[in-house]
Amino acid sequence: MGRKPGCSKDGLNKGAWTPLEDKMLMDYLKIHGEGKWSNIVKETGLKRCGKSCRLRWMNYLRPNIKRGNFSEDEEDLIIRLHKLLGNRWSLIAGRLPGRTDNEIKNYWHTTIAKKAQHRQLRGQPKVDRKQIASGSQNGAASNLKNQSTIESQCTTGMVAATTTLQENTAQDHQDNSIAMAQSTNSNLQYDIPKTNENESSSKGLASGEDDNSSNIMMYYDYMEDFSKILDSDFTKFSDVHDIISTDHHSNNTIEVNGDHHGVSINGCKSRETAEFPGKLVESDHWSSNKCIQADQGFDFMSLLSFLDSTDDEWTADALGTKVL
DNA sequence: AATAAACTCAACCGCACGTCC
DNA sequence: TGGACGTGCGGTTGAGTTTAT
Repeated sequence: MGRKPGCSKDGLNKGAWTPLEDKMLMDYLKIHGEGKWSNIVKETGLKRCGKSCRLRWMNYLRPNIKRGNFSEDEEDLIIRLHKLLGNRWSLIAGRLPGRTDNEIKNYWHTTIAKKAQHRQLRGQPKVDRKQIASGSQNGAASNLKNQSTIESQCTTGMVAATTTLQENTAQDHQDNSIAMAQSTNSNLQYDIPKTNENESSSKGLASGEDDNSSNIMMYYDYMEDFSKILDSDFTKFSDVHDIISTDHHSNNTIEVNGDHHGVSINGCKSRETAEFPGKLVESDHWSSNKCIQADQGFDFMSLLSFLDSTDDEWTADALGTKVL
């Protein structure tokens, strides 16, 4: 169902916005509020398409937009969220108040990816911001391919967070469960059919994904479920019973049960076979001793800390899952 | 000081998806 | 049911700015 480009009409301005245009847009939005972007053109005479108006508002004019450099905390969060979500900038932006998806996307491509590149050139397994800060920056534009590779590797990190929906028969509720696999056993293999380019593209993958990450991304849909968690209000998880201790399974399990949203993360014991929709996935090994205890309470940062606590990158090789 | 190269980021483009008729 | 429309998203572009030579 093809659509004509919304901004292809003749007579509409393009390019940088003028202060007058900004004022017209803001005046309109003050009265009418957001939405109905296409009406703006008709009702204000502003020579911009609705899409362009929305973008200008969302990325620039909206109140509470934080401008200026990203703090270290913000950068940390972006890196870890990107590790989880890949290039889903709007989701990432949702966790960074005052930042727009566009801004984060730009920041990622210009700054963080470069740092990652620099890090790799130095053979460092982990981000060491202090070293990076003191280091020189390489010309990213002339190394776009390299940069793409680095980004791909960063994105590959989300493989570890590849999640899947399963019927959770073990739980009282009919929560969906997400099995989150991780392993440090590099001997493990995975055997996942290739996805085609369109699939990858439609799932929001960065261009230049290597085969491994593309393959694994066939499970990307399951990330939706994890995304639901990210969309949740994590402050609500602070309640004691929102977190289930892993004691009754094993040290290898992280289990988060959020009644509010019907979503849980359910790890598996070593050598356990988890049933995924339409597939069986055997988890040969799960990294051990990586769990969040119930009595620690839970918030979003805890989850990120947990994710960050794993050694080195979560690569596809490290996932250790095999479709049976 | 000139200018070429590198970098930044606002804006554009195309696509997907939901809603309405 | 299917096409038109509105909106949102991720990828890309290119003008303006900064830095290096």
